Amino acid sequence: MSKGDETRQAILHRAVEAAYRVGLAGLTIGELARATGMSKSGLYAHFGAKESLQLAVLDQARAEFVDTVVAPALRSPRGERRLRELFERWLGCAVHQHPGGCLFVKAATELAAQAGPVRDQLVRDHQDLYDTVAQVYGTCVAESGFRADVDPQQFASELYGVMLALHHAHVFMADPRAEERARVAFEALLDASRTLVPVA
Amino acid sequence: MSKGDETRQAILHRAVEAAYRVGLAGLTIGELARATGMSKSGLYAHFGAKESLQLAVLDQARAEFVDTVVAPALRSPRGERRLRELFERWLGCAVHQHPGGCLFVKAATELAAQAGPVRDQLVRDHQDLYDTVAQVYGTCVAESGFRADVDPQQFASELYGVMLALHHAHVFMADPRAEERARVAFEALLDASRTLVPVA
DNA sequence: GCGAACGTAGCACGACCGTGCGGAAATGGG
DNA sequence: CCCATTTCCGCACGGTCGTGCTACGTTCGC
Repeated sequence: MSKGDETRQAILHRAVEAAYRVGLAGLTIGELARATGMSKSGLYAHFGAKESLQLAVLDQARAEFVDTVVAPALRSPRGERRLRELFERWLGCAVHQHPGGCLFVKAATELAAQAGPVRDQLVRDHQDLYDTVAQVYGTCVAESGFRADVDPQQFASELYGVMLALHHAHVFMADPRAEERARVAFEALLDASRTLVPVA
Repeated sequence: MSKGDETRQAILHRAVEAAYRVGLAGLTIGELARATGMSKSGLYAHFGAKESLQLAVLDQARAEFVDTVVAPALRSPRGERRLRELFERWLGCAVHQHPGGCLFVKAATELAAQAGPVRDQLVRDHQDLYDTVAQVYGTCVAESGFRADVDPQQFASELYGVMLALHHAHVFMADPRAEERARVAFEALLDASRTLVPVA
């Protein structure tokens, strides 16, 4: 790896760190230059445009999320164990690894109003995550007796809702019971995904 | 109402409209001046600081939300009917009345990282909403046979998760099935809140 | 009808933004 | 060790931001 790639990597590391704090749109060349000890133009030479920087940051962050959350879960045994592993790692990532908030959630609300390649990439990333959750749910149907008559995408949507509520309560409201509430909601989701019968 | 109050009201109207598009932090004096046809300084004289403007916008938006969503629901008969009315009006507000996204959701993610009076006010507003939902759930326990052994705040948290997932899917992902998914999730939440018995 | 209070505009400020160019400095293959 | 290439910095530009000050026009109580 040449010197250029090396510093580029160092910049990206700091940039992801900063983006978790201030969001993708909140990233500024000046603040990033200060954090890396470089000049604005020197740093700028590595990316050419702010949009390229944002895309690079998004790539890096996605790779890290896949490495620490998705991939280990997919190595767990199929079925409920895998789903639980995914949830636990996701939750740990949101609450402990990045207590200041999730980069993807911030970016999604920031970029909702403004079209462009960054937004397009972020939408694709979210779709990938939805698909992954839906696929893992599929293994639960096959291995753990989960209901086959619910749309896996509906399950993915509801699980994502649980994570968003967690994020909101934890990051914004500073609610100490946020994590516990997310666990309760997750268990309720699992209960509803097994076959139940009303009392009457 | 004097001339000053009149224009102040007109400015606030435009400001709320703009804030629903670009968020609270995204509000700029210049753009607002352009939208109202005033000069920056002329407009500025009405608020004295950007923070005051943001607080005023928040007040106005909260009043509108209470008028169109919360108050009509609280006029409905206690119990499940009231809860459904609240959900339907909330959903209509999120999807049809403000298709560009919810001001409060945007503001919550924007202000999560930075403390201050605006953030404090927004946190209080969210707590009020949680409390309202929890209280309406309470009437469902009394009137509609909902489970008394679940924390109403837990129900509020899960309902808010459904709304956040709706917002995300609708505004950001442009998913046409977002509204339907929210309805399905809401019904599942209601089913789980009645007494159920596992098959085994 | 006059004078004070009010409402609004013009203009300027310092700060920071993203972006570019030209040249100095460091690097690394031969 | 030398020289071509890469890497980085200094400096500057135009633009927008929030914020003030001063002055002009308007409104309205007395």
